[in-house]
Amino acid sequence: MRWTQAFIPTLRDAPTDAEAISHKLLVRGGFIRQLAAGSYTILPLGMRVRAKVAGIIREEMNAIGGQEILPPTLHPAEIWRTSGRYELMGDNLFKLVDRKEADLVLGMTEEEIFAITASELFSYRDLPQIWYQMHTKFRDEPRPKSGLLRVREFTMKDSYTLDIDRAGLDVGFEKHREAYFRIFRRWGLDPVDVEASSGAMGGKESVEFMVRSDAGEDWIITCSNCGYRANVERALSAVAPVDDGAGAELERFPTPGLRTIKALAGAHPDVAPPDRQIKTLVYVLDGEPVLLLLRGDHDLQEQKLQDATGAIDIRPAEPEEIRPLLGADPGSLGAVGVKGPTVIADNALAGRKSLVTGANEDDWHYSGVDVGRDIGVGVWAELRAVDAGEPCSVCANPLQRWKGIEVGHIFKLGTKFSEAFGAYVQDENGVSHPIIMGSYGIGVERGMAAVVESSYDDGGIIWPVSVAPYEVVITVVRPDDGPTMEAANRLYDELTSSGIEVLIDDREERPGVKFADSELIGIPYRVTVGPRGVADGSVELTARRGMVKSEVGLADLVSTVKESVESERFGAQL
RNA sequence: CGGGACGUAGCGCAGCUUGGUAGCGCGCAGCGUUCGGGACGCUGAGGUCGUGGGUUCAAGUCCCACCGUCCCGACCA
Repeated sequence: MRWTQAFIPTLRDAPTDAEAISHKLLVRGGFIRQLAAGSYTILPLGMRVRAKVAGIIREEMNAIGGQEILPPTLHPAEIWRTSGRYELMGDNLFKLVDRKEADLVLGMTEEEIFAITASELFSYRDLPQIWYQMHTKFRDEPRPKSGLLRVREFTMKDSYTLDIDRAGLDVGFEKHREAYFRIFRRWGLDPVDVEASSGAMGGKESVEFMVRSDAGEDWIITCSNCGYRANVERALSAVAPVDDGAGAELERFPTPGLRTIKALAGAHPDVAPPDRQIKTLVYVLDGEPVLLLLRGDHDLQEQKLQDATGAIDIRPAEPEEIRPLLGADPGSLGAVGVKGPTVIADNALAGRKSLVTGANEDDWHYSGVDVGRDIGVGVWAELRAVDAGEPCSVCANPLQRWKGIEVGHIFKLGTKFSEAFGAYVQDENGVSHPIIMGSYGIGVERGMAAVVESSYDDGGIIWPVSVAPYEVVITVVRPDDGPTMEAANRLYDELTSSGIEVLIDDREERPGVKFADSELIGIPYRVTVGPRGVADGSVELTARRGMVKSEVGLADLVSTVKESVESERFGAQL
């Protein structure tokens, strides 16, 4: 491609209020333009990267036996009602009405369609299957942000495994885990697979692929000793036991003005250190108020609450809701003697006694609380947020915590969708079974952004050859100089005909501009052709990563470049 | 949805406090000089000041409403 004929609108100024570096660099480099919140036009350079990112996904999906289909994105709302996800997905689902007043939705994922398609299978002999699709998904995100990392319309590769039994599902799941590692490494990423919460997707077991980055929105807990790794939404840690002594009688005592765990601990250091208090939170789950109990020095992890209760809509109760319910304001709340709302207690409170908690009367607390004796706990659950430094639940080593970008998520779905849509097969004994499904997603544009987040320098993006929009850029220092332009054209033809993707910068610009642009858009190799070098038969070859420069003879250039590019084209190996 | 900020030329911004002829840098077009690390001179094109209403002799500027975008919190590839 000749730069003078290409549409590469680079900018010197980046959006200043945007946070994510990938957003700034992709905009400045002319890869994308924002149309609205969470909506982007992908420009020619961006399309070339996207095609390679998607191509690697296809290669690896096909390598594990995946077959691609193309389901529609516009769905009758009916099928989402059938699966129950019409309500479950809430406002995140785009809903519309057609001219016949029929309800439609725009797909967020395609479990329904794949289950319907799978209902054409009748025999265990047809299984296992791996089917996938890669196109547009719509999500009415409450808050699109960070450029391509979180948008409302994006391309997702989602695949689905269909199996007769759990063992088959496990095989398909592990095939995907390995394929995903290969895909992300070929993109140039260093992914970590972590235990995750399945959230609204349903299913039991799920694993997320995380790339370490400050632009990430997830917190990951890892143990450097035993390798334990999990999203904070699910992570566990060991809780050091607290000595509660022999136990005591329940007793009310005045606590004027003491409304926080910290204040109470400060005023009564012997009776009420934070780990001897009960933190009482009031939440509203699908419209029903509940009391949540945690150890005083522990914090709630809301996703764990959702996983434990299956509630769809979760929010903290407002003070105006709390007072009529319990008779006191936050700061003096407790669950002792509470009858109405369900009490959900964190496992760390099990068996604890001689604790302090609010008495549901402003400025009064109880001491001597024995959880088993004094509180009617309805549900015991894992609710506590794990923090860095806590001991690993496996090996007791202090845990680390870091931020990551979720580039992929794989789920063991089970039979929810196959049962809903009648996707059953008969086993060798003629008995019908619902097909066991797994579902596996990769965000294509998010993947592009993740590559940028993990590969850039002061000059701009550094694309790995495997996903670069062009493999080589020829920077013609003086396109107006006859011999120079001729030499550059010759190299362009030779490189192109040997199968290398070349962009030739033939613009009448000053060299500094062209150097800066080539670095900004991140082409892995630059060949600088100028009168000075051409006169003595050489050009300069620069590797974008590290800006490593070398002089190469004109005669050797093609073979040298070819060797480097071809060795990196596949991307990093597993 | 809650909280905060911002909408002025393609991009980045000033002007608003104190109402009175719409500005700067980059980019863009033409000519010339330059050109192996974001050149310079001259000339020029380009604006419903987010939208609607109000106050006023007069609104980019003051008031109200709406729309949009970004950032911080609850969702996900």
